[in-house]
Amino acid sequence: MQADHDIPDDQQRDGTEGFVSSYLLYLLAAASEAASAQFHAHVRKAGLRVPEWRVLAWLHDRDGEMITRLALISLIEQSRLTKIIIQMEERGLVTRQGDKADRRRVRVWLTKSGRDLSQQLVADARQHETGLLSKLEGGDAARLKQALITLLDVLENDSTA
Amino acid sequence: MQADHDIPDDQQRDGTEGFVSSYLLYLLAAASEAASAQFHAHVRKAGLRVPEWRVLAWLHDRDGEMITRLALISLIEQSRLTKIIIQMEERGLVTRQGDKADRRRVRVWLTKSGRDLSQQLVADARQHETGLLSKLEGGDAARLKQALITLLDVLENDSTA
DNA sequence: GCAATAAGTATGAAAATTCATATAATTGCG
DNA sequence: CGCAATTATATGAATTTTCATACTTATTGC
Repeated sequence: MQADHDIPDDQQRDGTEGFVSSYLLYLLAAASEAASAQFHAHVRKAGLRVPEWRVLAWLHDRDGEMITRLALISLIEQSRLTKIIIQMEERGLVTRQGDKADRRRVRVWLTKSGRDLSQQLVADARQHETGLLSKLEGGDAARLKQALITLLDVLENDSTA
Repeated sequence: MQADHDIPDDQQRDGTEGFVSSYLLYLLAAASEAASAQFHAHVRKAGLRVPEWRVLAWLHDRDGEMITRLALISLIEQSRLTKIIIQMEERGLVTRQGDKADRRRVRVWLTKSGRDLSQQLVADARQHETGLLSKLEGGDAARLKQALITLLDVLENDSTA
């Protein structure tokens, strides 16, 4: 088995067989990566790291979120988010406020400048998404989204997950 | 607008509105993350980091791949992959061999122990995937995969991507 | 056949992320 | 009430990852 170390032909087909190329977790990761590459480059040009953009986007939808939930939603580990929020505060994008009702909690609010930036980027994201979806045929776009939502749903309410 | 910093109700709906919760790039990232969490934990228990598992999985399908392509497929930046491969070599999972026809290239081959491990993990992954897909109704699973493949396809052969 | 350019990999310093844990506040309950 | 368990965030050291670039080998155009 490969004892003689044959050199594979690099010009050949690009993964239309084998395990990986049709493995759901791989397809999800690869699709996520590929779909995001362009917009993430835009985000970096705007001077933000991807996690920072995620925070701004979420606060755009719902300002004053607490750290733990923001971390969960933004797919960022908690202690990292704490550091990121502190940096964003130093840059004047957000402010942190202790929650009066539960003083363990820290709530994060957009500043004026943070809100301006988030609105700009959300607009950009919407436009980019429209372009992306327009490349899919007919109902494919809607079906894809629906399938992802269903998957997320199944994963959330699942004891064995 | 939030001028008085009202405290949001944390018990309320979980993102069924707003921009983020139906944004394609978010759905992809969140679904990928959520779907992978369980299996990635398994990978770590087996003593591997996720990128190492990806390398093993790909070599399982096609041994003797070169660094650059392995990096592309495994969603790992090249210089990082070089380091990972060196570590995997030290652990006896793979060997590196200069390509005789093009001496710039380095090809990576599974060792016996690497092959054993990759086969075990691929079997585990198949089983895990089956469990996951079985939670989706009827043709949903196949449709989701097909949609992802289509999306990847569109992204690959796209000048504006 | 010789520059010049490109392709493939490696390297080291800088930046980031993770991990374990500390600190502080709240909740549950006997 | 009082104490144990739980929740929320922060912190620092260790590890990972990135970034720019060096280095080597191939390819291309004259």
